[in-house]
Amino acid sequence: MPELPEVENARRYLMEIGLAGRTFTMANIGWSKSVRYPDLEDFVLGLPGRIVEAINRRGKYLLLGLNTGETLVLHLGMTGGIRVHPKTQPAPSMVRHTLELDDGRELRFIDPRKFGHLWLVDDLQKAVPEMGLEPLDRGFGPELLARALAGRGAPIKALLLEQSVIAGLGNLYADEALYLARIHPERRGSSLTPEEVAGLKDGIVRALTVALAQYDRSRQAGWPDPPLGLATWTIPRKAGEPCVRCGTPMESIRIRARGTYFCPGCQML
DNA sequence: AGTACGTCCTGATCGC
DNA sequence: TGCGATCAGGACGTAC
Repeated sequence: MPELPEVENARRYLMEIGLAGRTFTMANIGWSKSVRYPDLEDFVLGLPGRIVEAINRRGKYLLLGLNTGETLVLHLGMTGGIRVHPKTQPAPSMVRHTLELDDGRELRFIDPRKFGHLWLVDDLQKAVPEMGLEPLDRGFGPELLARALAGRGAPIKALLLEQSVIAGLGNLYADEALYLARIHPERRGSSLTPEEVAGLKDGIVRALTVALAQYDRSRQAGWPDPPLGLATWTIPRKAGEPCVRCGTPMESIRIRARGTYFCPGCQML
């Protein structure tokens, strides 16, 4: 599922295929509920003629800065992916929307489960809710993470999934980070020691960095059409499979209705 | 405010 | 072998 590494991979892909400087000429929306702002008519009428000037990311949101000062915001949801292909090239399955460009190509928004969303906003706050720490920023340190977790009694796994606490983690990398830090997912956020918070910060950064490096290699190897997703975590996501670190069978529980995998041998309560 | 849960979706997988 | 039931989860609305 698209989490920070997948969205950042999409951002780098859009940079590398030369989206910057291109003008949108038409928006074809195949599932109207995907457009969150403005209404469908204004979105479709508003996009043509706009030039992409910047390609940024905040958490799991892709931010395409336009020459009008507006931003085209894309969220890939659970199953979303982005491709830029010549219009004449056969489309992959499950393309829900296409945004045509002035150079004969089109941006294809793939989204089998239709959980992805698009916004065209003059003010970013209309699309992007309050975001927490950006884990790949230089300033991301154990003190900030500790402050974000202070006074929180929810399970640490649930807190890692809250975008207002830390931006960009999803179910898979949250499990991966806790595994690397050897922290049980049901530990209360406020119960972590400073040492554990520091370890968790390292686990988060490591999980994301390793995944991103793998995506960078895949883009080079697969140019111009690299794979959309890679399995970049080390936890066996199947109960009973041996932990790669200590051999203990992995355990599966549910936290906030999310499948959560951890090793009861090296992630103690 | 903090916490928890149902809802939206459909391809993949499971079980009889 | 086939087909219906179940599972998967990011973000948001709602409830306590």
